[in-house]
Amino acid sequence: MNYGIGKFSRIVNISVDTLRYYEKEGLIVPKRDNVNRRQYTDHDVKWIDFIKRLKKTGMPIKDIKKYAKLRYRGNETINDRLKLLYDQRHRLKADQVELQGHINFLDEKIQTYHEMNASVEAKLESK
Amino acid sequence: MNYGIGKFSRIVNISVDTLRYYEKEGLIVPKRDNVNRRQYTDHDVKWIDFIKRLKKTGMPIKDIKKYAKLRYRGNETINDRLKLLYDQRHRLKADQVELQGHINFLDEKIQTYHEMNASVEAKLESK
DNA sequence: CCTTGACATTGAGTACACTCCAGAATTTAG
DNA sequence: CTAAATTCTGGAGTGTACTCAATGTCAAGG
Repeated sequence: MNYGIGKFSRIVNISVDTLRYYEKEGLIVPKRDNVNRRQYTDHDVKWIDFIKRLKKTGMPIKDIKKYAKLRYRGNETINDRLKLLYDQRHRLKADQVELQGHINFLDEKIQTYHEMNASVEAKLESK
Repeated sequence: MNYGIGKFSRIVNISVDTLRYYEKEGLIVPKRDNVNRRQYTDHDVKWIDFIKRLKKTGMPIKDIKKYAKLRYRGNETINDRLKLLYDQRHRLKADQVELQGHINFLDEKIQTYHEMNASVEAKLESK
């Protein structure tokens, strides 16, 4: 099944402008019909979902682009793509540790504020 | 102890331009000396460290600004500041869940690619 | 057949968080 | 005392990821 950019936009929930921007960046390059209109496929739906996911993991467009280039080159690039995924996984694991550190930091700060509040109340009490 | 912007910049490892930008945004507003030069204090060092931490947790400047405004208003605003910290902690907890989801997603994709590789090798084997 | 709507391209504009630059004043080192 | 360094302000420029506007082409519905 083929979709024009408008319909595809509604399916994947990305604006037509963004889709054209992604194309300019080489993330997704649909075929064109006889009058030069973009023809997206169901395959493209899956691909966009993957892109959306990579984006959510915080991967910048230029890295997704690298992945896209490899993908458009075919199956011989699977190991290169695997490496990119491993790298990203590695980053996310690091993010996870950092994130826990940030939560701990906030917890400490919150604790400090609670103690400040308690001491203010203690002063009021003693009046 | 007081520091000029250059020295302070070296202490907190933030460029003088960024410090002036932070001041314009109201994050940190140092006193000025008799010839209008910024005078940062040790207290400011601690405050900047806190800002850096909040930034690392992904808090946008305008939210840090809210926090800074409350802080400059004094101790009466501790509960408001506590709320901001709780909100941010809440976001980070949500990020944590999302992050795990992303890692799982990558793991699945990596798994898929490994299987593709295995099947390619199986084909080569059978030749 | 003609209007409406979807699509095309190019280029400009936006938000965020810096980053850099020009021109002036003041401070410090030699 | 002079030259170099530091700081000041205002404003322009950068990169990322869109987002919007202007202008033009094509196709299907009434």
